Amino acid sequence: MAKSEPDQTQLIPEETPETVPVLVPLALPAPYDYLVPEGADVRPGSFVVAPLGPLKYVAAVWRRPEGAAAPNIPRSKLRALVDVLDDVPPLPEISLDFAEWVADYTLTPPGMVLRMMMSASAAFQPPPPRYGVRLAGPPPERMTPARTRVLDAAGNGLIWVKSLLAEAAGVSPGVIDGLVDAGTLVAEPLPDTIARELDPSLLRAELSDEQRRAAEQLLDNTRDGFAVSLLDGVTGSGKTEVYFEAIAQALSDGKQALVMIPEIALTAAFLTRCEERFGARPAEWHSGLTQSARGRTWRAVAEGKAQLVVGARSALFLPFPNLGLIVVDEEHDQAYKQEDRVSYQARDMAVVRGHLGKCPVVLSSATPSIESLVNAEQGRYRHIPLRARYKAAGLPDLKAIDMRKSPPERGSWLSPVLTEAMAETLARGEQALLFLNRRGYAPLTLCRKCGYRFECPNCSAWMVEHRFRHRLECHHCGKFAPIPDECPSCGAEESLVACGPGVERIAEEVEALFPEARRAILSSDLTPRIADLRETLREIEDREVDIVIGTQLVAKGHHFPGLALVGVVDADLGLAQGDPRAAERTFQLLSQVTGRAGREAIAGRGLLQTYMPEHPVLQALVAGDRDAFYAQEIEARREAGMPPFGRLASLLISGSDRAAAESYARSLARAAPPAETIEVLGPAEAPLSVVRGRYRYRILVKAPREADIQAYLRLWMADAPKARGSIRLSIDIDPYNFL
DNA sequence: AGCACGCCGACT
DNA sequence: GTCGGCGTGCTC
Repeated sequence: MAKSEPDQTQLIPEETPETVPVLVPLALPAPYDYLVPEGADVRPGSFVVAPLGPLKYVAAVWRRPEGAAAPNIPRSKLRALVDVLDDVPPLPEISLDFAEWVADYTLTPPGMVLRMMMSASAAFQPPPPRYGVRLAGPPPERMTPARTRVLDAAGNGLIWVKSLLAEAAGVSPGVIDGLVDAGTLVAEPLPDTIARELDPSLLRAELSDEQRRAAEQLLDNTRDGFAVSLLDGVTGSGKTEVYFEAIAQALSDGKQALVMIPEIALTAAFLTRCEERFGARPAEWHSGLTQSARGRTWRAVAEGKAQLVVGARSALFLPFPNLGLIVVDEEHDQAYKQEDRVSYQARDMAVVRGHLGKCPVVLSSATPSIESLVNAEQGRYRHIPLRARYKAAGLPDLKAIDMRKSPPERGSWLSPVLTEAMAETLARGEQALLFLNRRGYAPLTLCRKCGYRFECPNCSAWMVEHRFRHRLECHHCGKFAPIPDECPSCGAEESLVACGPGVERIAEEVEALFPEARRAILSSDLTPRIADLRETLREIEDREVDIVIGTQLVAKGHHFPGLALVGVVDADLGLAQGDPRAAERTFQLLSQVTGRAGREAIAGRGLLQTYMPEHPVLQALVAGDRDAFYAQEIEARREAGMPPFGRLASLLISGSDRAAAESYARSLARAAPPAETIEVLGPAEAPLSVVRGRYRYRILVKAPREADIQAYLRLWMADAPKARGSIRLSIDIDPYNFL
């Protein structure tokens, strides 16, 4: 209700204060009602400060479902809002729709979804004034070359952001501070940054005939309202250039656009690419940003000022008031699945967001997810294939190395077939990449004398040796310990042996084989800083490295122009697990990593070390017959009733007491309502049976596609015993992790 | 999520 | 008899 006119107030002197539902960003089951202070103007989406018990929370005014009954709580319990945050842009209506939808679908309290949407605390405080420096005083008494460069750079008299001035002058930030102390530069508040407008038509790439056709189809499909396009193009076919056309279209229409990418380490390169194409840097969103940067971006999005946002999966929950396009790049990537707190699949939620907001969605991949490909085949998505590699680069020639026939020497991991190919590659002055998706030196260390194995005390997992850091690490809980000299069990000295390879061990083998070659290891634990990673990537690009040894970090969208050979050290690694997506994931990962070989002028090849060359995944890779793989995998999913032909939900029960966790899991399973088409499997001990000292049991719910699995789970949970004590129950709709 | 209240074991 | 451990429940 708006503010009343004075005469009306006189007519109704005892007017009851307005109440509004308010969603607090906590795990509460529903919004709470509050009194609106007199004179305050709120509407759904407004941010307010709500008192709750002894505390105050920034919360969002919500809305009552149509025709919902008045709140059933005594008026005397209602408290008044403490504040209305008028200068925070309100959540757009669409964000309320989306939050409710996601909460319903994922069985999460709506407040937790709101919490995700608000994960930029700085946006809710008045933005702190930002200071820059301006040349205003006399030159300092002591001049230095660095200071001269700063004075030259700042000579135009404009206000500079400190870090940018340091960069422009090629000096460290300390020099700037020194000049401020000397009084030569003065600190002044920065004027509100007026973001440069993106220019949709700035630098359009030359598109091939096929790309132009694809772009036309894409634009045709994105022109009005919701539609999903699956842009399905081999590595190097120029998918990005094609969807840039759709972004240009959205920008020309005055709408906002969002590009989601799976790996934040790659955002910088992608931002630069956007900048070249559209003339201004897009807004960026991921967990690596500072609090204040998050706050500024959040506000810019909510105010409609951020035209193009590039971000990780959480960018989907930004408050876009005017979203006109969502692109999900590398849509098959598992990184789109979030497991902690609210568990959601961002690719699927992007489609939902597009549907609710009547905005088109583009899914882009060289190896689409089975889910998306089936949707395309069944006509729900428009399939836009791109089959030709740009600049006529051929696809790499892939061969399997049968490790039973060409085994490596004892104690080594590279087959002579592979090392020979590497030698040839190096002799031609080209680069080679060895891929092994396993961090560290060796996955298991044991005592040769007594058989003792180093296991994590908190998890049912081996401690992985990291030789560079000289310690044993658990990859599940982060525990680490130094590598002892003697066996902790029998006391034998020099009896410990490393079993199996990790990237560090492969690097060691490469060093022994090719001592002259320049090597680089790419592994998330060895290059934890994004800046270091970027530097390593640059060195590889500039051919300062001959052999790259890497984990899946190397598979993700980086372009190495000199790379001629990719060797997959263990092509079987991902196939062993009892995971319904194991084959799909391995196919995607190996396609992606071998696709790094041979672009532009160089003919590429890939060698896959395997003990089961007859496996369909390897057969399809070697034959270059991706269609055969997909056809077979889709059929297997259909027969097994697995996604997308069926629905799954996973219930993970964990507790610090094994017996209590197991008995709760059993009682939960017993409480499952009978249903004709829905199966409840388990409980079973989780494959990773202990993590961080908590014992884990799993229940899997399997339902046909048309079943309402959420309704079933809600019915079940309403009557099920509640998790008590240390026991936790977490529900994951559409699970991707079965450990 | 945070906090108060409540019930049990270890101490003064 | 009291202090304090944490398990349970409430907050509009």
